[in-house]
Amino acid sequence: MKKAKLHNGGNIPKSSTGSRSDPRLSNPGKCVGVSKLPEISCTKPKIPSGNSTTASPSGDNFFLRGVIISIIPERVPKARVDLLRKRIGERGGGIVTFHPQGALDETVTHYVVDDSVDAEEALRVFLMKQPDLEALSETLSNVQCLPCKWISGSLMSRTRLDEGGFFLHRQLLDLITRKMTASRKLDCTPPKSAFALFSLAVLATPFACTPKSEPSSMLSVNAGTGGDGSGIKRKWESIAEHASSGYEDSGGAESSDSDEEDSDVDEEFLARVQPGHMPFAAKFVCSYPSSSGRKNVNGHITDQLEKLQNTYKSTGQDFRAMAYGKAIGTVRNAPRITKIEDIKGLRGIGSGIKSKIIEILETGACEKVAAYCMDNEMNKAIELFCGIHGVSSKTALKWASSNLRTLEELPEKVRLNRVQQIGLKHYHDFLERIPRSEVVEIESTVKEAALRLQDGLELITCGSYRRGKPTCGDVDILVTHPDGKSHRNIFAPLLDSLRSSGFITDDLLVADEGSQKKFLGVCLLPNPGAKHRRLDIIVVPYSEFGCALLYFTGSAHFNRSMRSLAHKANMALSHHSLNKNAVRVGKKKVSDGEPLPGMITEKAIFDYLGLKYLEPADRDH
DNA sequence: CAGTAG
DNA sequence: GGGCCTTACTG
DNA sequence: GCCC
Repeated sequence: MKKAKLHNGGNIPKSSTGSRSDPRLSNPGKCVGVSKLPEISCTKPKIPSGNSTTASPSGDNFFLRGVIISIIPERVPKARVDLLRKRIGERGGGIVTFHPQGALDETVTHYVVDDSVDAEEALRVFLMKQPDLEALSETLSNVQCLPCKWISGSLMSRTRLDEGGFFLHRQLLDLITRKMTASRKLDCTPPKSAFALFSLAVLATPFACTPKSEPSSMLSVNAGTGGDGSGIKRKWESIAEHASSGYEDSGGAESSDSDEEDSDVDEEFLARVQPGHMPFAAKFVCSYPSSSGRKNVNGHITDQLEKLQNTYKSTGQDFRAMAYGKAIGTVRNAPRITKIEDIKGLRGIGSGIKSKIIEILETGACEKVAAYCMDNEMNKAIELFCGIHGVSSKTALKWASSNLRTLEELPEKVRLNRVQQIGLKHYHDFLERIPRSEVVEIESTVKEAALRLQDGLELITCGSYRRGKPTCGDVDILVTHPDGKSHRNIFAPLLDSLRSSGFITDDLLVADEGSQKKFLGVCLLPNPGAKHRRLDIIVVPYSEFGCALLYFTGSAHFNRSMRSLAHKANMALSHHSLNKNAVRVGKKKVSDGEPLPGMITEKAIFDYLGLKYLEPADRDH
């Protein structure tokens, strides 16, 4: 048996290099990963006249060379425009003034609009200059239309940020395509494109920031039941439901009225809508419910794939293992697969896994499994060692390579760190699943001790328990206090209390600094024959409750998906916060962005990302 | 920094 | 050809 | 191994 949890351990980060900047725009200055946010000096610059050049992270002070920018001044404060013009010039870029009327300037390579401008509004502006959609489409396909944060981020990082990371341009082109399609066939309803979904989902986004109005209704969140949320029915809600239902690739199956004029939509409302979320929602598992509860009718297939996944994981091929994980999730979620057509269009299944599935369908087995997941001594030892908490592929391989084969010989022949010693001590207990009934007992024990210390504390058991699984690998208990401060002084006393009663038997990790405090350790119920169980206790400030709850409820795969989605929308999601205006270059973060206030319920986060709320049980991907 | 974890 | 989630601890 |  292996650890069920997905993690990304041992992946050596690839050195992040260049950009995928538009090849049409000649740009000799390469985008280079920026390791640190360079401070932007106000007194700085002036163009160095040939002699000494100040160093920059990119090694190129003129990273905007070849770029001709036109700032569309609508909504951008004049002072800001002037400042940007100056800075752009200092970095080798050209600037042309944007005149609302008159033809489009053909020398322009980049149009920059205010961050709050969405595709609709940008289109309106462009249409004033070029009323012909077809011609406009042609023109815009040769340039970039980007939010202001692209240029400010570029200037800040002294690197030309990858245009591909900003979606406005794609949305704009998509919008134009839609309009063209719509005007061509006036008589029928437009097809439901990915972008149509996007519009709907975005409109459905209340963009809450209505936190204070949220009473402690969320406190009804409780073990097992899950589901917070304001319960306020909005007129968009039904639309949103419509928009993000079912599988991906269901596009075209049904039509919607997405294309109707939204002139009745409040401008200010639109302005709050962040461009850039949902066109890709279908590609993320967090946008639709898992098949929780339903039986996996493709077990014969997932069994084989899981063997490969495990082997890849224990040999350190984590990304490959992860790819199998995604495919397994898709197959498990799908209706019974009996023929090739059944896997057509399923996400995460490419040529490699597809051929294996076909083989399983035809022969009932997969050669690769027999050949690669060999039951030899080495593999068995690696698998055995990977079962130790604190040991993963690297260490397991190292030990197995030096001819170690059993748990017993480990303490004498290798140096175990503290965590591994505890992991070894409870090796067999930790591999046992925990029945829900026992999770409840553990929860009660912790809850009782906590409430003795402080009234009004909220304790919620997350993890697979909250997702409704019949058994759990560990117990994750999240602790907070609605008054925003009474969570502060309970962490250490709570642990002391639980230790002194003999409930907590080991500490794997105690982190008492930072806004969130966490204990990862081991507990034991005072029952005959009780097993040692993995227990995590996390204390968080109320302001971070939503993000923490979301995170510790998982699943791991679901979390990754949601974070990817946020990332694509120029946001950043962590167990602390959902940030907007997060700027990244490749995988590197240039700016954290700003945490959004009010994300104290899970629903607020789903809403802000334009996703339909999913119950914990539906996040079991 | 690599390794492991949530 | 590169990203594939993100933050945090240990040694 | 998948996807862009």
